[in-house]
Amino acid sequence: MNTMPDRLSDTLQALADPTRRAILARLAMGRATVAELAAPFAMSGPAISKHLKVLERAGLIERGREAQWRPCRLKAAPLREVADWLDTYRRFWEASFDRLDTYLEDLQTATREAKNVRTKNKRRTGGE
Amino acid sequence: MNTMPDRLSDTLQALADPTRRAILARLAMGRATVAELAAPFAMSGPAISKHLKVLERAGLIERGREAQWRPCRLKAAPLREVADWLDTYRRFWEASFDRLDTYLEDLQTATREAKNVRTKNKRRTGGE
DNA sequence: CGGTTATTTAACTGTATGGTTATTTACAAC
DNA sequence: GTTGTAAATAACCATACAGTTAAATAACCG
Repeated sequence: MNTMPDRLSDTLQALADPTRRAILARLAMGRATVAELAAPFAMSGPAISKHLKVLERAGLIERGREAQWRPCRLKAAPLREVADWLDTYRRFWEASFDRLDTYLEDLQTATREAKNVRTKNKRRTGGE
Repeated sequence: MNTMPDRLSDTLQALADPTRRAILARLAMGRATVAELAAPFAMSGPAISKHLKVLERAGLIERGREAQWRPCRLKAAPLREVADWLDTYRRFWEASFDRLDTYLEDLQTATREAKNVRTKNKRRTGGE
């Protein structure tokens, strides 16, 4: 993973941890202190600090500074980037009946191809 | 991360690698052999095999078996799960003007709160 | 200033990850 | 059976990651 051009990987990596997703869910309800964010988890303060650092580095949160407090706030832009990327695959889960037709068609093709193979017709079957 | 109930983490983790995302992009155009999937990358066969294993474990692909071939095919259900989860945050990036208003409001509130702190009113400022 | 609260940083640990080379397994052709 | 191709598995390595405790830093208060 290289640094600048791969925000998507950083975001997805940050989201891949359940603790960090839970932190985002809490921040979706409004900003919160580190202690508040830590409360639901049986883990140490530094562990929470590390999670927040990952989220901050990915641009998913920003950490404020008010006296000794470090209130955190959700930033949604990286989530949008993930959603936009996912949208390039939307046709695959929305055209589910189309996929079934294609599957059956491939099944018939595979049956015919199996016959051809038996007649010594060497062919690479991996391609579309 | 525990096993059964955390498919979302497995999926996001699998997607967090650029090589694996490129593999999915290729499979979006149709199923492909392992060699075809490996072609764009300067990496060894076993490395590709490992990536495919991660994708398979996350349910993002299925690996067929035809003679010595192992044609891979995209499975979109986990992507849909991620998209559905992301949708719970959609209001944050679609109501961007609302967020700006809230930000300005918070700024005024913070200004008033700073005054209160100067008058020795100890208060936790992290909450909403 | 000493004591307290809030949080971060440092150092450490065990496990996972993304890669490698070597080897094995699965299949086809002769 | 031998030889060849396709792919997976085994063993290894360096780095990353998610956690810990100890210590340090930042701020407040009497």
